[in-house]
Amino acid sequence: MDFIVAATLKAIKHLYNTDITAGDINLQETRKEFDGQVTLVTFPFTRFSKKSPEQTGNEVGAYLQNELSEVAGFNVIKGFLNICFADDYWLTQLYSEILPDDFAVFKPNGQKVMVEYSSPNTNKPLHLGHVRNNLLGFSVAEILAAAGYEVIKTNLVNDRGIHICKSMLAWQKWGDGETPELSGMKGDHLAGKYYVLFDKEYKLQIEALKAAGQTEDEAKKNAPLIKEAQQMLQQWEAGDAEVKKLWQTMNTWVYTGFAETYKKLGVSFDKFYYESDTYILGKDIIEEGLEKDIFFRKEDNSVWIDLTADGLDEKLVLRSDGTSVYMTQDLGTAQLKYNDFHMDKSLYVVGNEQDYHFKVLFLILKKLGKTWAQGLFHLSYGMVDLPSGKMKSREGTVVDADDLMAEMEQTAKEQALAKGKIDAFSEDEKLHLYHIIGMGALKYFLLKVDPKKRLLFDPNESVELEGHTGPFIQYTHARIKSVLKKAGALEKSKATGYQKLAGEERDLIVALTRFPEIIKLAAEAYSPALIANYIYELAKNYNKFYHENPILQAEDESSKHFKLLLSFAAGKVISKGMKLLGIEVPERM
RNA sequence: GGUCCCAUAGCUCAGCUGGAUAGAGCAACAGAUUUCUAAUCUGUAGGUCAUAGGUUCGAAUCCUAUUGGGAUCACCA
Repeated sequence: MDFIVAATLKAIKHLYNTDITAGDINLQETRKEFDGQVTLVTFPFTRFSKKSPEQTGNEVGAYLQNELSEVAGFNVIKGFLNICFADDYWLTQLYSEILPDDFAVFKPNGQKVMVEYSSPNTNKPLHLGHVRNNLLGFSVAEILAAAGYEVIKTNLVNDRGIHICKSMLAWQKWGDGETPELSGMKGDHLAGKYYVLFDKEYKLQIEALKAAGQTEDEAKKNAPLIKEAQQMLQQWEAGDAEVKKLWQTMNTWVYTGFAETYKKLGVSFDKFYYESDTYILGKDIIEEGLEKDIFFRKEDNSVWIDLTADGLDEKLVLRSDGTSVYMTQDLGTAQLKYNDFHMDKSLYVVGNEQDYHFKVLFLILKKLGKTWAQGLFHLSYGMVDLPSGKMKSREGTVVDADDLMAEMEQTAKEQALAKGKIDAFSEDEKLHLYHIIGMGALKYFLLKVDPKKRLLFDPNESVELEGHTGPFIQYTHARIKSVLKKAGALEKSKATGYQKLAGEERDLIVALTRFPEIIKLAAEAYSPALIANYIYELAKNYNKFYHENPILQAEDESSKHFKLLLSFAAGKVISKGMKLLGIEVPERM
């Protein structure tokens, strides 16, 4: 639509002898109830036209129609100039923009972006909160790649620490040699089982100590189990062979489990970082900060930064015993990542509970003069809550990722069987269909909402498969494929006689032309929700067109071939758009 | 208490840098299948955009305050 902007600038210059910039021009989609496809808001022009909004609109409209062959007509309602483009213009858009293979393919922009997401703890299986994180991270990476970035997907695995020791200790005490092989339990679930068990026994000990007269805080510190876990962590850090061996064994179980979950989720990573490697990093940066007088040392030898001038607090960056805290590690890891890849941008897909941490992290790096810190961004998303409140792994009140995916597939299966349309499918095709529909419903459900909003998930209400959902869009795609299959080969030459568009056809082409712009917006906003909502609108447009316009029984050959090409284009954009969300689309369902 | 985020139909959500009578889906009700997939389509009903001020020709959108919800302010990660 750039040419309309350019022509409007000329019109304003010609009619009112005023120079304005493109930013002063307010173009929007024409609302359905009015004639036209693009609307120019004329209120801002009245300042220098010295005429009513209506009159200004009429003058600009007449000028545009006169100057541009693409403009077939216009109407003015109040301060809104609705511009109608010639059908010929939309046909050209379809044939020379949308249908070619390079539609919505962005050239490489020469920029490199890292997306860190998932970042699980290796003491328990993934839950619904992780699912949101994974889908968001993967989708944003896809969108950025589509927008021309070189993308590196990373996973910073939190594989050490007291929480891991809790699982290890519980297994050692009560596991009786249980393994994934012996129990048939997925490795991550097995580790999680002992994490929960630890917490249960720990709580019993706390209660016992409280009954013996200790305060809550004392009891928490003095419980034998927590002391043992802490001791184990020290042994781990000291490199104790037996502890390391157990750690490695259990982590391997967990990784095998995660790999399976990631595969089902359809997410992947280019590079793994392990906290067991990175937790000692960052001390160089502390030295650097001390030299630059950005950090200061307190009497007890701990190192701090004073951020009160920036409206934040004093923050500890190194413990008095010289060991790292979370911030120390993250400073070091940020530097490590940059050294490894020299990326222009780096996204951290992490929940909004860590907003403050990242604010501080980025600020410190900027204060240290790291120019690359300008490219750091915390992609913060809202928590997933249950009606009963927050999910807590150690209390077992979580919606497990594997269970949830299995339930979604089951729901998809029941629905598909009830519809009775897949009897002719092979068993493999059926299973694949249940998977992509179940996952499509789940992914769409989680991605269609603005990432920063918190999400309420009711496990008792199954995720919808009708209406504004993934399966609705998948269904639209399957329907398009079905028509195309029945029609045989697409022949563009046979469609050229078709010149006059039906309203639904024009609306559909208009919607299709917006795809590249939507990708760009989604990449700038890091928001899969924009893609999700766009594809939904597009699918609705198609379904309307489909209902009102017979395709295979069209009035003549050119009409039929045009409608087939239009269907093909819609199918292509739906499929590409869904791929950006990490959602597969079926050929039939 | 300080800081940050959120508040739109009964429910779940759109609403881009301010623009026309605030839009979808679900749930409710009424319709559409001799015809390309009814996981679809059409219609009815449902709103003081949390509240109060302010800026503007124009505010759900921007500013301020208030209310409600959430997060965070650890020598945990």
